[in-house]
Amino acid sequence: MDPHLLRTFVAVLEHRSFSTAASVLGYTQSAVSQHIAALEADLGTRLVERRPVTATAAGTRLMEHAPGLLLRLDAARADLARLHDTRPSRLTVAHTPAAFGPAVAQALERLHHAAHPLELEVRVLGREAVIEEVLTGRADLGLVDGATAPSDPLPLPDLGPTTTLAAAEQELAVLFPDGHPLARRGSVRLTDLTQAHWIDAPDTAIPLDRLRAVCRADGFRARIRHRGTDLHGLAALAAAGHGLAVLPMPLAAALPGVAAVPLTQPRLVHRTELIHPANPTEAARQLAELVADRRPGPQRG
Amino acid sequence: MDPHLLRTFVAVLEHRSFSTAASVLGYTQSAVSQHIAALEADLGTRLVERRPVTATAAGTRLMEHAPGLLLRLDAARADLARLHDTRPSRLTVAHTPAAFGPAVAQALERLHHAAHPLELEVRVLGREAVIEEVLTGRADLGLVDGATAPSDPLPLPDLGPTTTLAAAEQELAVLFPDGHPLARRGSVRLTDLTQAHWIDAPDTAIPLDRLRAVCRADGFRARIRHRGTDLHGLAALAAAGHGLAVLPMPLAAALPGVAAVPLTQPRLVHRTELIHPANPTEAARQLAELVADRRPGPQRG
DNA sequence: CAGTATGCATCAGTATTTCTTATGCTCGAT
DNA sequence: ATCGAGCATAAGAAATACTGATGCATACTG
Repeated sequence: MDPHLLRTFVAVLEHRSFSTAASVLGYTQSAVSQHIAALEADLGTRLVERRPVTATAAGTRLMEHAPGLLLRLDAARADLARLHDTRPSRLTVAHTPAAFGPAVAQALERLHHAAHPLELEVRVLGREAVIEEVLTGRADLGLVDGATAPSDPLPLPDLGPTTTLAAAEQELAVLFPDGHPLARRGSVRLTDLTQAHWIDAPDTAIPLDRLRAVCRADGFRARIRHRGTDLHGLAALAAAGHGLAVLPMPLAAALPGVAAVPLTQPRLVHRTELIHPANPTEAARQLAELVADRRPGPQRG
Repeated sequence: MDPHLLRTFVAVLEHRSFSTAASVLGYTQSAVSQHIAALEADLGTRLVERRPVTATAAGTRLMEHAPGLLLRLDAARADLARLHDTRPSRLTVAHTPAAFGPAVAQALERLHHAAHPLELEVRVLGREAVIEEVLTGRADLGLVDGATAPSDPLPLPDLGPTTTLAAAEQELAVLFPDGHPLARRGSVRLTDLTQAHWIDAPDTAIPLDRLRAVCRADGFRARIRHRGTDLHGLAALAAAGHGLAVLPMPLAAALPGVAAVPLTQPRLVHRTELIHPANPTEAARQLAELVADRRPGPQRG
């Protein structure tokens, strides 16, 4: 199971074609064909159905392992690369849309004063993408948000050797369209809203399966799925009555056309966590320290 | 970063020697030398210091990635292998010492009746080892125990494509030596015991860092470390006054020479979870189903 | 339904890689 | 200072991993 073979295997299934996978990877079609054949011989199973090119049962199983493996491989390489390139005045931050609150903004401002010529780049991405950027070293630091019980850590997927620390905790709010019967309420209970229509916006709002998990309840059915990192697009959908969504309070209150009603019962908070490699860039380390100073939180390896 | 190279890299650092790593892996010493050289050339850094053979800073970083990578690689291979070998009448269960409670025993008994000629093998191991056995297919099914808030999942490390389900929840108890002043109490608070002496027995009792985490407190200092899966050895240490330990109630009460006092405050339970690959053996699937029937619990991917 | 085009498989040949064996070299111990 | 254990290096043999050419099957097209 050479990583090269896995990489072409993934590419073949992603493009549903040997030849385009070949051109993407810079191989000849013949090489790709041999790669797949070698993998299949090694594992003793057919992995790819040809014409049309799709995964067999075994191929599907392998597809659940291969991307993660390749990511961790890149993460290891990035980790070592970081030991040598030390550019103290550059910082790349990747974050989910709702993760960038006052706590982080303030820490960044202080970093700007402390480490003077600071070249800062910020990227807004989905949850998995943020983690991927941090692991592969394309970002020095990540900010991910989610919902948990107060001062509980977020249930993040496997991160390898990284450090996670709480950056902020805020109230959670449900987004109602302005005219909604519940829009003028002082608070709502999430458990009362399981049967409502929701917007499935896993990259911007709290994902629906997370809501199901924290409520230990089914429901939270979605009629519409909103991909991408556009908070105002989400607000517009909510304002138009396409469904509800959960966001952190100060941010939700500032969105146009919607009413943000605080969430009680389950006691939940919007938590944003800062993640960086176990072996961070100098600037990342400094920012993490500033955030930790502001709001000391538990640390995880 | 060929897996072969990583494997020899790990072996070299584990044995602190190129030549013994070579003989263990079935290579010549020369090959091992070239493997390390190739890795170092690929990553552009020296990874191991020779004479004596130790990890450099970069090598230490790589050592945090490599074993996990190799494990996941084996897990992927095992996952595919499972698709072909279907021996419905064999079941290998790996579990931590305190994970095997009445719930599981009862399910196993029912399985014995349902799937008649059933060849059962049970292995008692530490937490990581149980997970490793399940991932690599050496066990069909794993049972891991730990402490959490009621009906919260255990914080298990990365598991890849596996399914986890709650098998049982029991009361937690602290083990006191029979003559201890607190031994006759009806209950104790864990937060009152942070300054006591504890036994660090990560493979049998609840690990001390877990106690620190659930209490959000420091302390729980250990004077003695107890490795291995011997519950009675742990009880003997506790009876001799070497320190305290946390175990599930019915089990703790049955141990000789110690008093088991129920734990309140933090509200915690002893929870055992059943884990099996996303693609389980037939017998494993059946047992999981029996356990799930008995005590329906939340499922995680 | 035939003809054609597209796309994966296969073959042969070459280049590269990866071992082994043999030998050299370096550090640490006595 | 010498010796020995152990890693590095060299050279050659074997396996491997590419490319380019060609074959063959399937899915379109008229």
